[in-house]
Amino acid sequence: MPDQPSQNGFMLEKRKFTLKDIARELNISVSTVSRALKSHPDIADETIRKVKEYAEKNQYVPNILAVNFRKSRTFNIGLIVPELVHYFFSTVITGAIDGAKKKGYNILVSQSNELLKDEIQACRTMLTSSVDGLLISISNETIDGAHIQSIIEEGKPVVQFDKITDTLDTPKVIVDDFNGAYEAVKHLIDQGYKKIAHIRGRKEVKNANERAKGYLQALRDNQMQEEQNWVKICYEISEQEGYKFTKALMESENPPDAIFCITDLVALGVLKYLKENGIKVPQEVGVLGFSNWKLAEIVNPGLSSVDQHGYLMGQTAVNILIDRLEKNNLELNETVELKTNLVIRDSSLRRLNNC
Amino acid sequence: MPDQPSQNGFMLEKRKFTLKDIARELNISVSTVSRALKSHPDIADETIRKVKEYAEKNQYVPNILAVNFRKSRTFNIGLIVPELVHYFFSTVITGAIDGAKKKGYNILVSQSNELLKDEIQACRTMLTSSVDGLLISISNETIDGAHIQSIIEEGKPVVQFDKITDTLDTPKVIVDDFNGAYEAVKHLIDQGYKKIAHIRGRKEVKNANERAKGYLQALRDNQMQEEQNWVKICYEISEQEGYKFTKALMESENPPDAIFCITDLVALGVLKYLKENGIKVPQEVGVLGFSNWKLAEIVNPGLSSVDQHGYLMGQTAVNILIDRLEKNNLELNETVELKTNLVIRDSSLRRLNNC
DNA sequence: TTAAAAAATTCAAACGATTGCGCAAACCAT
DNA sequence: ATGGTTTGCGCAATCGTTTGAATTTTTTAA
Repeated sequence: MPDQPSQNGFMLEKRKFTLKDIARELNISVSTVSRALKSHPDIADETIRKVKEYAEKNQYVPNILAVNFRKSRTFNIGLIVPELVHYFFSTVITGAIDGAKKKGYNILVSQSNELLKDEIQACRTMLTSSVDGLLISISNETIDGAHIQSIIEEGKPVVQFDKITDTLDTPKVIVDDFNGAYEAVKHLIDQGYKKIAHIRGRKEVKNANERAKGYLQALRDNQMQEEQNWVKICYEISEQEGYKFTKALMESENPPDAIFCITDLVALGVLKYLKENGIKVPQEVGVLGFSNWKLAEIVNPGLSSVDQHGYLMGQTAVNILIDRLEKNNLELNETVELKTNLVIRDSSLRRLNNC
Repeated sequence: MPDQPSQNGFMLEKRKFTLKDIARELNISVSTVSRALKSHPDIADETIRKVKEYAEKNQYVPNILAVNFRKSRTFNIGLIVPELVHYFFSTVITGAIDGAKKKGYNILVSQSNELLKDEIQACRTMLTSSVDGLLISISNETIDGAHIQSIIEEGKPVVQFDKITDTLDTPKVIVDDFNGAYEAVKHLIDQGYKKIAHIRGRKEVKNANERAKGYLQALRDNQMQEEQNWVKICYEISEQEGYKFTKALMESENPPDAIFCITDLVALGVLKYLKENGIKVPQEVGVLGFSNWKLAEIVNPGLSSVDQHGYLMGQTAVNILIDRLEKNNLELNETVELKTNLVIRDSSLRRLNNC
């Protein structure tokens, strides 16, 4: 019989080279081989050398499935985001992947589409499929997170990031939304804008509340005018809503001269409306976004925005998770708050000082 | 001793409920339990009922690690892309994840950063870590793909998508770049543009060549002027390069009146230059991109572009892979070519007819 | 020389599910 | 009643690695 070609034309997975093969050849026991490969102190140096040499020569690779089974560990980490096709989350994922790779873990990605039911489903898959732990940014619909709690109860550590809920006692990595917003609004004030509006997110979403708080605080600390009507609430967080609310704002009796947006996408809609209506940015109206998407630098005029360091967030979250996994490290469920970084571009630069 | 709290405060993973537990309780053998849960015909209906009922009541879940080990299968699929933070690839990944989920698989994501060495590294991780198969879009640096070949030789099926190499005999899912480009250029011609330039990608990259071919063919089929100088080659595929080449083009003796770009990002740079120099789009110069990124609809003027159906591509690729995995389906390494879809926006709409 | 200590190795039992094969009991037909 | 078939279930091996404990071999010290 030739070299194992199967009927269907595929080569069968070639018979794996195992510890047993090494043991047989070297006339020692499997356990010695196993220990030798790990340079266990019980094993004689000479034996270790022989085993490693032979293993190397035959390109021995441990059967990862057997190891995982034995150790009750995969080296996979689940990662659930609300949306994958999203600049910020893409950068977070990239950070998580890179961070995981460094420590020999893989990242298994899933998304909730901002839907609770999809999030629950994703959690279930993660649970039954083999991940050692979970990184999650919850959906807008998620409130209590019982489904996440059940993962924790199964003994798998969970780390929340970005969009979190305080009802779950886990480590958290978040952006300092309050200060990010505060500094952004402060910058607008410094640029001479007097009537600053805010297009914000839903009240059920923590990040949105923090940003709104930062906005308000900056106004108050600087004795700026506050207006109920200058605060608009997005439900979809879309370009369209940005457009719609800007129209409402600009057509009102007392239109603002600057708009601070919950996110860049919304700011895009704002810019679009202003441009279409011949309102000059930043001279007549200043615009400021949040997240510093790629498009912020590409759009015209360049959109000032608050950078959230997504890559760092992904890395940080995964590192905390792996610490839990490996060292049972227990700085009791710390919350890491990442500083933001205000990126100033043309959309908010009135350059009062330049004249 | 209380309920297994470990010293460090964590609950130990709660002792798993196994087949053995069911067997003991019901006074039958483990093998019978195993078969009963799968409704094996050898097992009496009554026994099946009892077992399933008891398993249900105690929330039995099979130890996936044991199953995987036994079957030499994880239900994970590796996915390697050149860049994760990239609109097109994000949509592909989303499609792959959704497609995989439907069939009970998970997607394990990695990226090559367009670097051969990172790609090789990612392949190695995929190999040693547990994936049943691999979806890959190769990096710009990859030529022969020996590292991918070795995965195939390990018995793990590979499906290539988008950026592929023909040196590997695998199923492939690609975009019909030629026709996409052809139709795009045809559209420019129909709009009355006479002098159409092309900012293309490197000659080593197949997609770039196909698009360039489509561009040329469209010109020839319509007896349009061809100019060596109107074809520029990007190495980085960045906005900056788009800007740079547009400057060169427009400052040349014989500037074009339309520019067809290898991708939307480049087109952005083109738009930027034109805008900064007061050249009207689409009246004076038409612009057309490729990929239909989110930003194409957001930018001003709206950027006409060729949509590549990334989501569909991800789904298709993962389905082909799973077919291999499950049915040993063997329509010998077919190549699926997905049709593109020209999305016309303002940047190419001269509206000759409207007058 | 001998007993104890140390070093090196082997034994064997896990981990949990799957599966080929065998065995017994029940059923059927002649 | 006898032989043969069907039905239902259990035995035991297996996947490859790890690991506590037992065993053998070597070294050391008295």
